[in-house]
Amino acid sequence: MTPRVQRKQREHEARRQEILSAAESLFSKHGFFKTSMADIAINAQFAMGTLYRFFKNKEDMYISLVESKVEELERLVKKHIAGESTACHKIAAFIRIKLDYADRNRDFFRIYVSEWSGFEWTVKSAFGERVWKLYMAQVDLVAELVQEGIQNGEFRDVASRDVAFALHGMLNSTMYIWILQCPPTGSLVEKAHLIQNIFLQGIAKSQRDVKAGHSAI
Amino acid sequence: MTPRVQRKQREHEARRQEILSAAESLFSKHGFFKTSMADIAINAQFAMGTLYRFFKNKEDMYISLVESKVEELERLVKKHIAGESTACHKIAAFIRIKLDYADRNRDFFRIYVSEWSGFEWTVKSAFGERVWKLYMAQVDLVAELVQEGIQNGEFRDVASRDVAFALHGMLNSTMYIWILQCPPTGSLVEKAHLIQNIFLQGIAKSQRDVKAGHSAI
DNA sequence: CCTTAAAATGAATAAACATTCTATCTTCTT
DNA sequence: AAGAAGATAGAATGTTTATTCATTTTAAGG
Repeated sequence: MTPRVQRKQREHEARRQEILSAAESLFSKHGFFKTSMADIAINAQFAMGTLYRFFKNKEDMYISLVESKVEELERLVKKHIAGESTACHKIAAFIRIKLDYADRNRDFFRIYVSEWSGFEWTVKSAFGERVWKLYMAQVDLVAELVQEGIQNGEFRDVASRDVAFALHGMLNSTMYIWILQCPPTGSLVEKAHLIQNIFLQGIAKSQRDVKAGHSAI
Repeated sequence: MTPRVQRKQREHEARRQEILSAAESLFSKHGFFKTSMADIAINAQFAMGTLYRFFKNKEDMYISLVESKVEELERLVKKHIAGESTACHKIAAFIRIKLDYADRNRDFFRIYVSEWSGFEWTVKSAFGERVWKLYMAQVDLVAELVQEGIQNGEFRDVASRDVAFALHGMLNSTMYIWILQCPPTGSLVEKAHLIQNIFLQGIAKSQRDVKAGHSAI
């Protein structure tokens, strides 16, 4: 590949990113359906037709956006977890990384949270499938960490998958309120300790059992 | 008010419910934007024009639906919590009731979960505001229970509001995976114990502090 | 049974918007 | 510098769909 072609590709990629960046901002503000291609074109400073040279259609653009960010997050998570020793520390790291990433990608996470528990049509569509798999990979990752912790006696014997989902829920809702605040008060990572404590103490080997759960309905 | 008029009102209300019921089923399957008024009309066995005698517009219909169900849930929750003594038991009851209600209102909760962390536009619009307030009332309720528990020594000193959000997140994500399963495996209430245990042990007065949270980023 | 008011109908309307298409402009090659 | 190849533009297209409205149907009261 000639240097000339390389530069072409770089420039193409740069333009693509500019479009995605404009789209991110708009999707995050108005959601998928309330954002029009015309809006995106204006914001990205391209003509409408041009957008279609970069993305097959609106949905493709949306999914590309989500996918690339989720993949980046996944890489980050994996990298940082590798450095920790116990399951406890790994999960704590996971929580920290994810909140920190949300902290630095506010617009994207507004989309992410909507996406996560929102769009039926996405889960169904061929594209959505791709994103869905990435989410599940993250849940599975946590589930495995929990399993690891159970095996070496850090945690009591809980249903690892259910527990992994619960953790994701806690993180999502925590990110959600933070995102809704405008302007944001403080940083999101500050909440990491709270989530870590609740979760890790919540599944730790318990001295006394929690009895409240046994009252009749 | 004459008996005649009363019957009229009853019938009107019944028709309204039929429309809402059709709408619920469709919104839950396809989401707000992918459900057309024509679809709803056909499913409810009314003409399109008729829908507008019951609801100002599509959004009004949607919000009415969510609002009525959330209000029903709120009443249920309050009723059952009143019967419990400790904060611990009250929160356990809250978890149980909510999961049980979701169990029996699958279609609605598919909408509810999307709604909760989904629609920016809803939060902004005048109608959405109404629903949003109901959600917040629920969060506040839990926050107060947590506060109560802190004061009488059941829980350690946590940020009650943040913790309340975390609980809602856990419940939402738990409901979410259950809702996505088709057909649903088992009942959702079965998960109540798990959530109760994680959460209550998670915020309980701890013997040893969880140290994992303190490693550097 | 006839009148009148209310309720229901569904075709017509109009706006929104994703996508396409052709003309125009850049950039590269020779 | 000419012209080919590719990129960009933005107006035009066609579809979808919420909402309206003129008309018909239903039901109540006298």
